[in-house]
Amino acid sequence: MDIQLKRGLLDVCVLAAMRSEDSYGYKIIKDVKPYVELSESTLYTILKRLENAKMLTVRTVEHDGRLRKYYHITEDGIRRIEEFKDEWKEVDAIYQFVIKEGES
Amino acid sequence: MDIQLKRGLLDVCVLAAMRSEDSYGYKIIKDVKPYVELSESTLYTILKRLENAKMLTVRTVEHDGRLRKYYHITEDGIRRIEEFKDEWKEVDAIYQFVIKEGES
DNA sequence: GCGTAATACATCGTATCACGAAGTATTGAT
DNA sequence: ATCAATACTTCGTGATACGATGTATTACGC
Repeated sequence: MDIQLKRGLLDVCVLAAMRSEDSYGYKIIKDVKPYVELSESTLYTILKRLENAKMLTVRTVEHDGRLRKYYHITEDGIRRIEEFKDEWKEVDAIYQFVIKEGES
Repeated sequence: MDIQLKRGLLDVCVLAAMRSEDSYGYKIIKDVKPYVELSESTLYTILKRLENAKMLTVRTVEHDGRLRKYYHITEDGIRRIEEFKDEWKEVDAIYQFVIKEGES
């Protein structure tokens, strides 16, 4: 899938993946994999960005003798998802324009 | 609208705008405006990129004593629009994931 | 006649961002 | 013992949207 199309989807995908319960890096990648391919370096960049934007909080937990970072979505993060749903109306309008104008 | 979401839409929008008939910079901006806001600097960057990718050809025409560049979509450009339609199935699946996981 | 908006195209610099590459460290199966 | 899987981190790079700025002409109101 085109890299450019993924942008704008990734952040909100990651947020959605931790919406119902807190999650951690490796799990997020696996959960999202059926929909978008997401490399580790990309994910950790996104998580850092979302943390700076206060859309999630981090908690380090020891799990089987190894440290694991759990990510928890904040109110701002939830609001971001809601905003995204609204923005999607505009995106869909653009899509309609493309398929209408771009008829074969 | 979020910049990131626009990426991947813009190129194909510009191509769609010249699908039914050849167009030029200023007209493309006006035609696309109801759907996406597009600055001149961005458009000319996109047109240059699409030209390099052989998705369009350029023709300079004198119009009211002033030069005007007409852009014509190529076979490759049309193919790009068709590809986009296919990719949209994946994009929609991602959207479904976000609204399902991100339920209030 | 003069200013201003609209038309039309072009260039430069910057900030954002996805990703590959490479690294560290542990657990568990072959 | 070796290798895959789990788990997180850092660095550098290329792509790219956009604001700022510039050039030049036409058209309209005052």
